[in-house]
Amino acid sequence: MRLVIARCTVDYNGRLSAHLPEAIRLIMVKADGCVAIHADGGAYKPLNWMNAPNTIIDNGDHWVVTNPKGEQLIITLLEVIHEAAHELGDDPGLQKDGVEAHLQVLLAASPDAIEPGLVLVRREYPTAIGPIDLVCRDGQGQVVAVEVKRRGDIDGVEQLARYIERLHLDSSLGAVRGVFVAQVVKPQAKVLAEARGFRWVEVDYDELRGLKADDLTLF
Amino acid sequence: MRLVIARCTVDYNGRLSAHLPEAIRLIMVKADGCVAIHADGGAYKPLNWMNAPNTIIDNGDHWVVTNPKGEQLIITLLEVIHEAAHELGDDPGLQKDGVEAHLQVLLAASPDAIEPGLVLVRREYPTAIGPIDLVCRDGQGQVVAVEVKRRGDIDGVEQLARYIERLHLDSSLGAVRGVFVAQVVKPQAKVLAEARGFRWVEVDYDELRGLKADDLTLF
DNA sequence: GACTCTATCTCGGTA
DNA sequence: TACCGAGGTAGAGTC
Repeated sequence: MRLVIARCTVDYNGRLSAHLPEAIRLIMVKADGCVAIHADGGAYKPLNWMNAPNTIIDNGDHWVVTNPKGEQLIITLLEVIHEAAHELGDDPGLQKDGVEAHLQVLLAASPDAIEPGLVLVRREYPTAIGPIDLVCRDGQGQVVAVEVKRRGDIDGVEQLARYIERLHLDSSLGAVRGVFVAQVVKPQAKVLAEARGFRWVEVDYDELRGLKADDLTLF
Repeated sequence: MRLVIARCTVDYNGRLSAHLPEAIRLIMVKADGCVAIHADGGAYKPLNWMNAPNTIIDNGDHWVVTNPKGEQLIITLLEVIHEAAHELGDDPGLQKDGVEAHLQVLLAASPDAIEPGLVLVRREYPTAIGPIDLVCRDGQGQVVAVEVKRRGDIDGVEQLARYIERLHLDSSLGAVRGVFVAQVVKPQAKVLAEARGFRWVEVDYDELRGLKADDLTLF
């Protein structure tokens, strides 16, 4: 990894055009060749960047970074303030816990949390347009398709609508009901879900984890 | 900005839990207090991070970064290889050109470019499921809903369909027509647009910019 | 390789 | 402030 702190200007020409006026910034070049220009604030996203693979031509006072699509990043160095290069080696990578997949597993284990009396038929129920998160039956024996999201946006409701449409087309399942489940359901998504005739449910991740622990101690 | 290259482990507990095993990484602390942990590859996204605002407690061999929501990032330093700190100052910021917002503004100024005789009623026309990019009237006085995209994908057509559905529901606008506008409309999007009864139009950004310049010189 | 969907998305705009 | 949509989305998984 090469780190350069320099007064510079930067121009990008590719999917759009962008220009950075003169200022002091960090230029980070990683071992895979990707380049990122960071200011001294503004979360982790760089002001400008170029992902690997690309070719970097160092002309001394300016670098030209070009990728295979022909997009270009031109960094003009006006004053180099600090420079360092280090071999970091491979990274073992990040281990995560608590993303949507986990929520789905927890709900499959405790469908009661979605609505009382619900019984799981199948998780990742396959259809021609992709798997449905959960397919269940309610107390009356009606089939219920469940779409699970960490954040309940309008897109998720559309996804559920497509699945339901699919189930209506080619199934002997009878009438199918849709339920949209998320930790937070956005107002627009609520409106659309109701317009489509779907229930929406907000669930708490920590509570669910607790429910599952209870289940485990019960049996 | 403070840059530390160190052999370290990192634990995050917040919206999810995550752990980074021991390895050499770059730790970047910006002036606004945000922290990012970078490996020597993998584009610009850090392995782990914590956005400002937060408090950083430096206990020598480990740092504890806490934000107001109670999320925590714990960085355990096993060996510091390089350290540097620099004042970068404020950044004048990125100037972009060619994004969807520009396209929408240009089309609002020259709705004729969408189809002759079109007159703007309102940009960002509000509905319960989100704002419609442009609402116009054509030569016959019929209301026309316009969805503008930089890249015309199938999602955009569905978005337009939702808006039209909405306008039909709760409007005294009469029959509403839909037009899908983008710099490039993908074949699938063309098919879906036609199936839904919408026109689709491809517009040229540079040409539009020219049109607007003409308008400005005309008056 | 193309497609799909998630994301500690980030970021800007607006009500 | 909360909410909403765009993004040079990036990145991971699947077909």
